[in-house]
Amino acid sequence: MSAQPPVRKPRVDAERNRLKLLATAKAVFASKGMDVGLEEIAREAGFGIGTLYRHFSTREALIVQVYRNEADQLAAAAERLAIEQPPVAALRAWMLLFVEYFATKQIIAGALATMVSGRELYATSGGQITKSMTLLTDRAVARGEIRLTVEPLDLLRAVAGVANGGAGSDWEAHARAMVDILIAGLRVPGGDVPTSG
Amino acid sequence: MSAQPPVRKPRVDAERNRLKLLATAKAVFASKGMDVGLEEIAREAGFGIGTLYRHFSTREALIVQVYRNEADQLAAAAERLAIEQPPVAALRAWMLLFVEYFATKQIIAGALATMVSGRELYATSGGQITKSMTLLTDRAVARGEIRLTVEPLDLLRAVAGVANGGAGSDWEAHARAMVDILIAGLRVPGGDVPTSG
DNA sequence: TTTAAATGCGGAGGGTTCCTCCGTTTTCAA
DNA sequence: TTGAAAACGGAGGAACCCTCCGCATTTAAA
Repeated sequence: MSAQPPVRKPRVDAERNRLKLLATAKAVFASKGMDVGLEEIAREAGFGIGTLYRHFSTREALIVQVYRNEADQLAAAAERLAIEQPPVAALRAWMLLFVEYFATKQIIAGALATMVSGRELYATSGGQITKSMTLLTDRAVARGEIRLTVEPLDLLRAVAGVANGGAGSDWEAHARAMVDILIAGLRVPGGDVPTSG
Repeated sequence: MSAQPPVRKPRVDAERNRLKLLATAKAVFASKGMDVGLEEIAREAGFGIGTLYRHFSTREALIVQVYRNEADQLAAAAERLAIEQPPVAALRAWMLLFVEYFATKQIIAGALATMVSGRELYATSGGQITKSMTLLTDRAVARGEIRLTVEPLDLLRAVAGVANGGAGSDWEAHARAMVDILIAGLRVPGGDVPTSG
């Protein structure tokens, strides 16, 4: 039964090159924008375009991997906030953190927005973010502090819409303000936060 | 001084072809999605690609013209609603209408979203929409029924974010729900709608 | 009606990108 | 050491957007 596939140790050069490509891609995306040609990234890393494509079968695959760390960090923050803060505060804090990612790493804005949108290819990273939002909203709903008439992710989509579209210089402030508008809009009419914690 | 440019009557065939291209583009965009090649549109209309480009100097220019009608209709609706309905109700109704445009003509979602986002090229159509939103929100703010901490357009950006990103089948319902979340979030804390309206 | 100028038309092809394919080179394990 | 498995490089296929310019059609004047 067991075909005993001759497991070869993965070649060290390949992994080293993969990491080099990843790092270079991140740097180049940051300095030249998200729409640079992949050939430029490959050249900058010192490889041929073929090598890049063997490691990352498509442009989107590369982007996903480059920003997986960011998604991981957001997910970790969600779990921490869920433990450390009361439900609505945690939700709000995390959404503001999401905005901050748009702000400090403007470059990845497109990538984050796509993760939040319906594209299939971002399923992995997007799944992280979906999970985070669900975790945070579920708590608040369970305590009766908010009522949810949309999917948890829709809240991020709204924020991302503001952050993406804002040509004005104040888009970050507006995105933050949008978080509070959303939170206010979700609060159940009569429900004050129970001070008993 | 006056060079007296010999004004020639514009050729009728050119205008006829322009309209034909516009109609064909609308149909093809609707049936095959917004990312069809322009060559296919030209062929379907019975022209060469060169003709299409003479009339619409760029892909975006074509899209803008195709959906200018839609933007005009939305603008007209805004003025009507502003007259016929109380401020917040008018604002809500118009935003729901905006969602409806996403729903019935899903295809143009991308175009509408782009108008609402910061792209320069959509300035004309986008300007219409900005004006509509400002008209509607200003009234409600003036009456003290809502407080605005974001640009009027940011509300649409939020809705568009939901409508665009929603892969699920219920995205329209969610976008509508988002409108109400936003309205609720904008309402000034103690302020009930004056029934005397 | 004829004629010349102005305008419109068609589609080959230039320039970019994304991605594939396969001969060559490097690494790993026996 | 050596042979096979895995990785590399880059030419080039495919799909687009858009430009260019010789040819066809329309307009206005003779």
